[in-house]
Formats: sequence, C-alpha cells, structure tokens
Amino acid sequence: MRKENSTNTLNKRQMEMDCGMSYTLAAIGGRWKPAILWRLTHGKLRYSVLRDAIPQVTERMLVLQLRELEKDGLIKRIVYAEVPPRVEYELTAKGKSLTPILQNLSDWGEKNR
Amino acid sequence: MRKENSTNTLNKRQMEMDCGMSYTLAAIGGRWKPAILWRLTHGKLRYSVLRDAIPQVTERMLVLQLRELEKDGLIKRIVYAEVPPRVEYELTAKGKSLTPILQNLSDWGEKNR
DNA sequence: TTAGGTACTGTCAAAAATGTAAGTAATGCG
DNA sequence: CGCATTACTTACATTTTTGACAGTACCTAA
Repeated sequence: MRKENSTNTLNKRQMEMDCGMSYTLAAIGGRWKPAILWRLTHGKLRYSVLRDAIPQVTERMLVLQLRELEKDGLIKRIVYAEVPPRVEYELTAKGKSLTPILQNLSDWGEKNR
Repeated sequence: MRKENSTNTLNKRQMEMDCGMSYTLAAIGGRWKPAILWRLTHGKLRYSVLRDAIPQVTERMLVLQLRELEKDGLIKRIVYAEVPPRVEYELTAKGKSLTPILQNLSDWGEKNR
C-alpha cells in the first residue's frame, strides 16, 4: 500500500507526470511484468498457464502484477462464468502497442549483458 | 545493500540472466536514472549541474544512481585533479546506444499517459 | 458428503529502495 | 589561521516491494 504523501510517492508521481520515460518504465517495470507481457504477446493465456510458465513467481506476486497491468490498461481480464472458474488474460491495444518497445529492450539486453 | 542469497535477489538475478528485457530495465530503471541519462544525451555535465538540473533529488540518491550507471557501463566519470574538485559525467558508447530506446519509451509515455 | 479443480485473498515477515540530515577532504585565498 | 568551494560520505529512518504460506469460494461429480 502506498502512502499518499510520502516524499517517495510524491517524487514518483511527479517524475511520471513530467517524464514520459518514467511513466513507461513504471508501467512495465515490476519484477514479473516483462515475463507476463512477453508471454501475452503470443496470445491470450489463462491464469494457470501463465503461472506455470513462470515457475518462480508466487501466486500472490503474479496476481499483484496482473492487477497493476490491468489497472494501467495494458491487459484485459476475461472471466468466464464457469465452474471450475476460467480466467484469461490478453493484451489490450495499448498493451500491444508496447510490443516493439519490449522487443527493443530485449534486443539491447541480449546484446549488452 | 543486497543480500546475496535472498529469494528476492536470486529471482532478480535469474530474470536478468534469461530475459534481455529485465536486464535492460534493471539498467535504466532507478528512480532518477531516466532523468540523469536524458540530461547526458545532450552532452557531458558536471556533478553540480546535474544536481541543479534535477531539483528533487538528494545528493545521496544522485550519487547512488550515478555509481550504478557507471558500474553498468552506461556512463563514464571523469575526475579533474583540481581544487575545488571538478567531476564530469558522460555517456559511454553503450550508454549512447540506449538513446533511441529512451526516445521510444519517452514517446510512448507522452502518448499514453 | 466429501473431494477436486481453479483462481484467487489474507496475514505476516523479510528485504530493498528511497529519504533526512549532518559531516568530510583538499587546497587556494585573504 | 579561517573561510569558501566542490563533490561527495555516513549513519540512520522511513517507505515500498517482494516473499512465505495458509486459507477461501464456487460448483460438480462420485
């Protein structure tokens, strides 16, 4: 939970206000977000598949990161009214528009690490 | 200070090992790194100029972020043997190669926030 | 009635990142 | 000597992120 008025939060907010880079980095910068986004570029996936595709992530962290991606409008959560439940995650148009950037980040990383 | 064997650190390391995106994001993802890198794309700057160009940053954080950028090979620290001291920071070739990516991140951010 | 499958939630703890405030080293100049 | 200048350090506190682990709700089928 963020503390609305800490210097930390205020600095973060202001950077994201007047720096496009910081905004973008905040959107894709969580520990598990690149892994999630990457998988979703290949298409819609359900929760359990995503979870099994990223073995190190705990369910708690996975859900947290999914919720943030959803809140930022990068992914869409699709719930089917079935039992047992089925939930799928899919990139939105906004999320898809990130794909070339993610590719650049990936390429630069492969080349330079 | 990082704890060498926490799950947190191990996860981070492994992600950066097998995911170029995570490696790149770790390199440019500190709170003040985008601001620093951005200023340096316009050329060499001395410490005090950088500090005054980013009013919210504390000297401690500025130095920490500069040290990380240096350790990751994105910037070079140039010390002149003078009194009072003069230190300049400059992008390395590796750092310069990030410029188009930073521009992409910036453009996407401006368009989508 | 109990077990099973799916997608979570809750609580607590550890670790990491960021911020605050004060202090330091070196030296030339008056 | 005492002061100014620059680029930092250091010690500590707060805030944020991440992780461990147990528990839940729902219906269906045996």
